[in-house]
Amino acid sequence: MAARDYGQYGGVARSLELVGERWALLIVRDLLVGPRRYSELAAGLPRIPSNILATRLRELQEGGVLRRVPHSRVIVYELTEVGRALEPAVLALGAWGLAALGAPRDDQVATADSLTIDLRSAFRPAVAAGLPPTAYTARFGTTELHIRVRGAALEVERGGGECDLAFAAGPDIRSLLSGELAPELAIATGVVEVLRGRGRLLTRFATTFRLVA
Amino acid sequence: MAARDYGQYGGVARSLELVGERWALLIVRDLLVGPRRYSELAAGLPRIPSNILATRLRELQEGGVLRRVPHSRVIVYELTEVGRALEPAVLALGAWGLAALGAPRDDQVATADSLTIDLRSAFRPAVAAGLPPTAYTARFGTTELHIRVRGAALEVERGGGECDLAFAAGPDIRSLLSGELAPELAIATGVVEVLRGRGRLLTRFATTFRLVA
DNA sequence: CGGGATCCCTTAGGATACTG
DNA sequence: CAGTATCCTAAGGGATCCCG
Repeated sequence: MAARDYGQYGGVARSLELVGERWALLIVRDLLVGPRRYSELAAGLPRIPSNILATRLRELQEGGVLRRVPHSRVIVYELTEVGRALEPAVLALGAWGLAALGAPRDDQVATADSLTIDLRSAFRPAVAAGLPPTAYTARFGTTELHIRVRGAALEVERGGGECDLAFAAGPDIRSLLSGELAPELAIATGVVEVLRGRGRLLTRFATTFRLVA
Repeated sequence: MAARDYGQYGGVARSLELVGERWALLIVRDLLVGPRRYSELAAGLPRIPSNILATRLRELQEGGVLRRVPHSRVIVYELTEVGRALEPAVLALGAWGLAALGAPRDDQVATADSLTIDLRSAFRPAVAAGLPPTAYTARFGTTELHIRVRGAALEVERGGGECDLAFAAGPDIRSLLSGELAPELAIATGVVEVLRGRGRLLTRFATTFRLVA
């Protein structure tokens, strides 16, 4: 009835029984950004077979992690309170994975939802709290995100919008966020292209979002 | 070469490729407590087939999460720096799973290592920082742990030792840690049996370690 | 068109036995 | 003790099809 279990009585084992199956935490990741429909989830997880997506949604629902909400004609999946409580764990995993990330291969995609969670994983509230409110528009490949930092609060939304700095970033933005590449150099070498606003704010961006703790 | 991948470029997907395979995070969990030999890992994960354990150890080594250290005749597995960086993620998952834990079934075991991580998941450093140093000896079933809290620091070791309070706890200690059951009632109902020391300290224990944050 | 279900094949996982 | 080897089952993957 529960997913196949580990025969252990403990927190980690229980978590893995509920959300440890393949693809499950990626579904949770996308739902942490907001409620999504089946087809949106499928689009954000291009390689998931549709039967697996359906199976995982059912299992996660039975485990109390998410619920199906019928909205007139369409069905929307959203996290329950229990499911939202996974956020710290998902962000911690995200932060660890970001540090272990190499260069993107060309068979890999970065979706809006995954980028959003990546930003939240790399966000440093304690640092941001000491900085003035700032809005960025960031374009990664074809997806554009509107990022607003107000004190220790972060909001990320799809699409552009009013901002203090708009930039387009290539994959090497990793080196900017890891501190290997100075912001001025990132601009000079074309890793980051300033589209609008004050390029100096890229320094603030790079201290607000950072890999490795 | 890497584990089968998700076709996504992002922190969470990368983490899951490295430590998302079945059993992998339970191995990491036990190694977070300390270096372990193959047979110790096998004993702590009673249901893992030995070929799977061997496969996981190899994959985790290739992923840079752990290393094999030959010690004269025996081989010891220990986490690398990268592997130890998984601690926040494992503890976050542990805390979430603890909150989702029901009563133990009799086909489930609780090992010393899993109990140790559970305690670390439930530990509240901010609360502990305001309390005097305290040492506990806790017996869960047949395993005994020596727990020392000094300010915001926690140490958990196998076995007993000098302590301010020694107690034996049944599975229902869950309700104590979740706040459903008052410490006095836990003692009165036999959920917790005080073996030595001041039973009043159980209240301190229950505020130092707590489910749900 | 959204939300799946079915089919078939490949691969990983599980149980057990065995070896340097 | 620290793993391989083998065999079998069950889960994942990919394509296609279906139904309201």
